[in-house]
Amino acid sequence: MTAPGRLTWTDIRNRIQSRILDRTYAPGDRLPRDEDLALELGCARATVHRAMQDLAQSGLVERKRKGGTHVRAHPVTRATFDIPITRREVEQRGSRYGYQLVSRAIEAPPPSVMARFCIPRSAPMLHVKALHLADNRPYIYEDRWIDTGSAPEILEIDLTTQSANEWLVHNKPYSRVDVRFYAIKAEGEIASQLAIASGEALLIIERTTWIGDRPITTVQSATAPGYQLASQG
Amino acid sequence: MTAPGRLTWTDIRNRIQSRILDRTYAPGDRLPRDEDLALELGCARATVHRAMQDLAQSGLVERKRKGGTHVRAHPVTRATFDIPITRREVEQRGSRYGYQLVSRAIEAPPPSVMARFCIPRSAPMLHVKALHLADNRPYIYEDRWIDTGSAPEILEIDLTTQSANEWLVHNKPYSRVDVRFYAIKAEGEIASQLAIASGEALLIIERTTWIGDRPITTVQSATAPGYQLASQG
DNA sequence: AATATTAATATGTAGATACTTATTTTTGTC
DNA sequence: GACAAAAATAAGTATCTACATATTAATATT
Repeated sequence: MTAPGRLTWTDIRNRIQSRILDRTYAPGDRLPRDEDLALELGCARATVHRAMQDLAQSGLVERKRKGGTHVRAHPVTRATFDIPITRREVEQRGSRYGYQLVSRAIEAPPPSVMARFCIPRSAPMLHVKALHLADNRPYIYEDRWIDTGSAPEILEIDLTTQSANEWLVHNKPYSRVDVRFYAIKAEGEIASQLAIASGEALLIIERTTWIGDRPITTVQSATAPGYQLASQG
Repeated sequence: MTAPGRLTWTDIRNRIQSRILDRTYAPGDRLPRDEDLALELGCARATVHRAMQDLAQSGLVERKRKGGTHVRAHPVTRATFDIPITRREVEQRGSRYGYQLVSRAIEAPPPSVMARFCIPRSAPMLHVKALHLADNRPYIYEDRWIDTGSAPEILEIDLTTQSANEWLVHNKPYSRVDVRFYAIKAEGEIASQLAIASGEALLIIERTTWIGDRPITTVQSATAPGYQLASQG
């Protein structure tokens, strides 16, 4: 916005944010009404609203109808992570992508898997294990369960040539996802598939997706040692 | 919105999202102009704009001036994580919070720390190691560096009673943060401080914050075995 | 033909207005 | 004093208008 005197919503956001940063508005404080801020800063209420929307989004303030806007009393660090398709991730690192199907079976999911879906009982599901490679070296080993009720087409797909990861992400958009991170010691199958020593520390990315309240898939991705996941700008 | 016929921006977003989910608009496709969608769906362009803003935010579509709106060709899983102050995290789990300062020194940061700040050289910084406890058991062991140029007040704080984590989050808001996750094998100091066996797999949360382009602090938090980090909503 | 200039276009932004809704505060009643 | 009804309030939403800006496409110029 090169417009001469006019203030943009980012200007307004920055000014309000500065006041929060310099504790003009301290944690827990109530901010002036949008309308008053607009008057004071010389812009329209809509512009303050847009700025506040952004500040609320980033977790700095909390807004409530009638309650007004408050600086969050207990600030949190909010970070966003993008997890691309594994193939793209590998290619964007400048490596050559490879893929191997390890196993494919239809079987009853164990309780741990049903818990991830938050369902008490379940019909048999498609259980797929596969290895993603970067420059011929193991990169991610994934252990995936797919609800064939939600995604029956997957049964017709040749998973030796196309990863379930890729097929699902292109053909089964989800409406809700749960992502969690934790660390495990490499052992047994995971260690051997990733071709590493038992006992290595691995970052696990666990993702579960639903469409509405129907489970689609849950996957436990064991990343190769040294893997890092960084937040978006 | 109980308003009879009127469509809200969430209605519009849901309808557009459905079309993306059912591949009316497939990955890579260009969507109709906001104005045309508004006309078709029976609302104002501003309402479509608000809906699109949300879809772009969640990573489902990409928008460009003149270029129009496209369904993201390579969908990503986008997840948001809130990392609260450790004390609050512990208390919200229903545990009793404890804290111990392990060491405090002013020293030159190693290259790895300067790299996190993306700076080539650096004056000595405050180096603090501390242990957070939940029900008297080690919960997180943090290894932190603080730029005393950005936060000189920290030098006056008694870090044996108040954690740097807490003081900083309440007194040094940042304008930019980088968060990354990875796994390491517990060894030496980390293992002994967390009171676990060497070789355990630990999830590391590494956070670096700046105000403008001035470094504030960088911290490597080693979480106790079994720690999980879950995405928001 | 290559390049610079100009026009067309779709989204982005600012402002005004009117109305909606969740929530708190006040008021009135028992 | 307790509790329910009514009023007040502040953010949320929808719409219109006008203009800004980035990009692509078309056109003119060399």
